[in-house]
Parts: sequence; structure tokens; C-alpha cells
Amino acid sequence: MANMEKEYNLSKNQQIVFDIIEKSSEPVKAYSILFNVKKKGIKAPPQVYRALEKLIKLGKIHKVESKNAFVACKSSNCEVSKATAFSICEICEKVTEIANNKLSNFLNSFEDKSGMKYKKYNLEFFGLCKKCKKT
Amino acid sequence: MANMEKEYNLSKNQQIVFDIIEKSSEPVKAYSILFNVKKKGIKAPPQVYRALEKLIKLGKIHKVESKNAFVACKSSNCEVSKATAFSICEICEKVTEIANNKLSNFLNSFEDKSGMKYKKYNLEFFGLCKKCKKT
DNA sequence: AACACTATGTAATAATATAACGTTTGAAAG
DNA sequence: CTTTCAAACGTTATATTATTACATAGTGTT
Repeated sequence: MANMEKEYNLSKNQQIVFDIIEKSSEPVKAYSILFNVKKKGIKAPPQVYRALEKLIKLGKIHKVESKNAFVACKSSNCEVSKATAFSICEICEKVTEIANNKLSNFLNSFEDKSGMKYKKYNLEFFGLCKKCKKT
Repeated sequence: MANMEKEYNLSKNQQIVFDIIEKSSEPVKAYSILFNVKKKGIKAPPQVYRALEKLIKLGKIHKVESKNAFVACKSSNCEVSKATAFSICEICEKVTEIANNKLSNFLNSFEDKSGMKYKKYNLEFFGLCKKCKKT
């Protein structure tokens, strides 16, 4: 019920692309999406990239810049994407979105030397996940 | 004098590529570098990418992921690149490396819910620079 | 000299992303 | 309901970014 309206105003292609990303347990690349939606009638890169662009604007997905790949936003009703943080394992490449108030509060209120504040940021942490640390 | 040894052990191609990046006031793209070093005998992408890879490892340059472009490290004798933060203007696209102890201390000691710490991060802030804010 | 390691040169191609067009659709205003 | 406008769509072509693969050359060590 809570997320009934979540995908309300997505267009056909946007919904198809979003479904692929949301179902994946790992970041999905644009051309992987393209390959997977050929059967649904999406045939060319611009169709995928346009959907991605819109989904990012809506905050429904994020781009993991260091991987050129896309993940669904897990934060509860993240309406508009402006502040993202990810944890990335350097071995298994697992990517997890970090939702941490202390972190986001700190970054949202960060001021540089010139007193400039930022309304938007993207942070990518690299390290070893639990599994990979053990081995 | 202080930076006499800075570029000591760079190979020929590494030095050529580094010079281009260091002289630029803005992030430089790989193919822009390639174009600019044709006259110096570097003719093919792998030559540039290999130099870039090495320079990143050495901490002499950083990649600005959201722009697929490279900047020289301005931090004083940054031997190895592991923690980077940039300020990016959304209008004029000016990129500045942020050197801020409060920020780096916070991020270096950050622990996520699972107690995981990270040895490396990349942070990109987006906003309007002073100039662009005025207009 | 033999070895390992790093760097180089080169051709080909893979992977990621956008430009440019014209058409269709769907919601809002008259 | 039909005009209008913006968003979304379909398609072709192309631009941009990055890597694979393989052969050669330099550099330092033992």
C-alpha cells in the first residue's frame, strides 16, 4: 500500500527501465539494460538513456559514477535525488547505498573556506565488505 | 626547490601527460590530452590511458568521475591518492579540489552501520560558484 | 648474460553516450 | 471536442570514452 503511488507517473519506457534496475541486486549498466529490454520493444540507446535521465531527475535511481552503472534508490520516498553516498567493495564490487543521518547532516551543512555551501553531492566510499575482508 | 623531486621518476609519456594536466586550469579529458600530445609523439589512446592510470596511482592526478576528466593534485605532496573531494559549479563547470581537514577527518573516520570503515573515498559537491551565483 | 619488471608503439575494437530528426501521445486550456 | 503544448517515443547515425591484444624496447638486479 505504502508504495502504491511510487511508480505512478512513470511512462512506459521509464517503467520498463526502472523495473530492471530495481530487480537487480547490483548496479546495472545502460547497455545491459538495453540488451534486457529488447524483448519489450526498446531497441536503441537513446530510449534507455532518456529513461535513465528522467529516473535520475525523479530520484528513483542513482548513477554510480565510478562504475557507470545505475541503482534504484532505497531511501524511503526519496523524491528528488540530490545527495547520494555509496559503499563500494574493491574486491567483489558490491555497491550499497548509505543512508546515515550523521553523514548527510554533515555534508549538507558543509561549508568550504569561501563559505560556499552545496545543495547536492555524490560520495563514493571504497573498502572491503565483510565477506571479502575475511578471505 | 621544494618540488624539484616532484616529477622525478615519471617516464617520458607520464611526464608529457602530467604536464598537460598540470598546466590546465580545468579538468582535462583523455582525448583532449591525446590531441594535444600528438606533436610529442603520443599517437594512440592506450599511451594516454596508461600514463593516466599510473599518475592516478602515484596520486599526482585525480579523476573527476562525474566529468570523465583529470586534474592535477594540488594538495601538498599528496603521495598516494586515496581521498578526494571536489567542488563543481553547475553553471560554469569550474572544478576545485577541496582540502579541508574537518571534512577529511570526518570522512576518514566515518563508520557505517555495520562498523565498516573506508580507506578511500571520492566526494563531488555540486553548487554555484561565487561568480555564477551573482548572475 | 639472464631475469623480471615497467614502459612503449600500434592496430583494432569494445563500451558508453549523445545529436538530430520526425512522429506520437496525453493532459490542459480554450 | 479540438487546439495546443510539452513530454515521451522511435530511429539512424555518430561522438566520446576506454580497453584488448600483441609485439618491442628499456631498466635494474642478480
